[in-house]
Amino acid sequence: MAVTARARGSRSVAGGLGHRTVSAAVAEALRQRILSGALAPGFQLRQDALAEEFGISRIPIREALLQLEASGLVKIAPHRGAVVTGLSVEEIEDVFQLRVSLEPQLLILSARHLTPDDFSELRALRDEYSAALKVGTVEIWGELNRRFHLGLLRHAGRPRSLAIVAGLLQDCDRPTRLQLSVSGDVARADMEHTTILDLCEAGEVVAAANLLRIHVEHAGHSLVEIYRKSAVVE
Amino acid sequence: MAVTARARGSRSVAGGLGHRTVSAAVAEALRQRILSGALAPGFQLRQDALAEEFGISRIPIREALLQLEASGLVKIAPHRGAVVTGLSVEEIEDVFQLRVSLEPQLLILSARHLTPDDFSELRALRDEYSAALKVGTVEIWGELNRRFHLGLLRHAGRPRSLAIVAGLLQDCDRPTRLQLSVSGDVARADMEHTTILDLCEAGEVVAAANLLRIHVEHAGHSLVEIYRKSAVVE
DNA sequence: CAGCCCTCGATCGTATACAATATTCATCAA
DNA sequence: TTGATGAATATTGTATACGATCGAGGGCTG
Repeated sequence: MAVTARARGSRSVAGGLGHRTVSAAVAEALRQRILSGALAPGFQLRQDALAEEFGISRIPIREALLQLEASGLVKIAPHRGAVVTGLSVEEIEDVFQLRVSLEPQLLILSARHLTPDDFSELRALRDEYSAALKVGTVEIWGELNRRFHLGLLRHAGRPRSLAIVAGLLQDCDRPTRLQLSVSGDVARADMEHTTILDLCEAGEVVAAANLLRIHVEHAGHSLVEIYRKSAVVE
Repeated sequence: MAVTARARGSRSVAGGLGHRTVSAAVAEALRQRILSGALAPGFQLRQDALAEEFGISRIPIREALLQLEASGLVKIAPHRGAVVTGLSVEEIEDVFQLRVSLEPQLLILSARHLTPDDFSELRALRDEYSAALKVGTVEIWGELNRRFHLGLLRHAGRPRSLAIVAGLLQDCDRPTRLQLSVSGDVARADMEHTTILDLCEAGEVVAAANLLRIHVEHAGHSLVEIYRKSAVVE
């Protein structure tokens, strides 16, 4: 029962990054595992096992799980532990419908305030993203897509709305990975991102917002289609 | 949460609230204090003091604070403790703008599926609400208003959207109390609630949604006006 | 006198230990 | 065989104890 940090555990979580507390570091590590698919929906997260693996006690594990529950990544039942959550088809449709309702509106507010620096950063993101797609490294696609969309809306001046959209994008992440690896919409998404950027830079904010709406609508429809066909596990 | 257990055996002073865990009970207690205004924005929540007051250790206090941070009621800074959050004018405008964007859309989806039981429940809520307003017991108004609006949208079949709206309504709660006790919009809100119900029951869903939009818009504008005039503390 | 550093107290974060609850599985009766 | 029942085990929830970090205030240095 001694500490026995194995090779993994010895990689001190606390020293890993600019994280100020162990619980925050654990939360981040688990978040990445869930978003990357390493922890599938339905998986039971046992506190003891995680504590031993990270080489720490259960207290920061518990607090990390609470933070993850706040993000909707796990569901905690009293005395029954935490389980990785998954989205039903209805919830996925809902999430995309919300994005369709919110993102174009925010883009109209934000587009005019995008600076040249913003544009170069967004183009860099798009390049990195399309490069990742060509190589097939789908793992980081969700993160890049999220940062791209949030970057577009950065200057909308609506903090609460942005927080909500950030959550929606995170929840799109896992299912969307599935869509990209299956369907052939990769080139389309890439081109749409480029066009949206061009329209914003040209001041055509309404056109950009419309394209963004179509972009999200298409992704949602395509993803739901795939889910329906692949007889997703419940 | 839907917890129905009774706190048996447990002799702890804090356990007497009918929650399954102490941390959940503390979270609920603190939530009510914050929403009722007993804990003003900016107030520092010290773990030791809360633990002593509830007669428990700091562990469940910490977990309760994490749950409150998830709801956005407090902000936790590492090694610096938790502080009750307040909404800036921009955030209030954002919250109401979001409600304007979401609630009418959801009402259109939900209205046709409202059952006679739903209507009687909603009318009861409205009666209770207007009665509370006449007596001046503003404390429970936020809760009643929240349940009324959520009840209207109950059958939209959009779980994520409803969760978001629930959060928005909660954040409207504290500021709205201010509005009601200051302005004379009480009768107007009551009448609008009634008319919305009538329109839904008559099948005039589009008209109901429009009125709901105006209802929320008015509440938002009125509240922002008050905040601007009263030189709110930052 | 101003500014930096260091010590100290207060508060928070985490580890260990114990209590409470859920789940499992063997047992037994119909 | 099947279903219920109750002890044994596994897992979570909470208390206590210890270590780490932040902020304030005093002394030293220029």
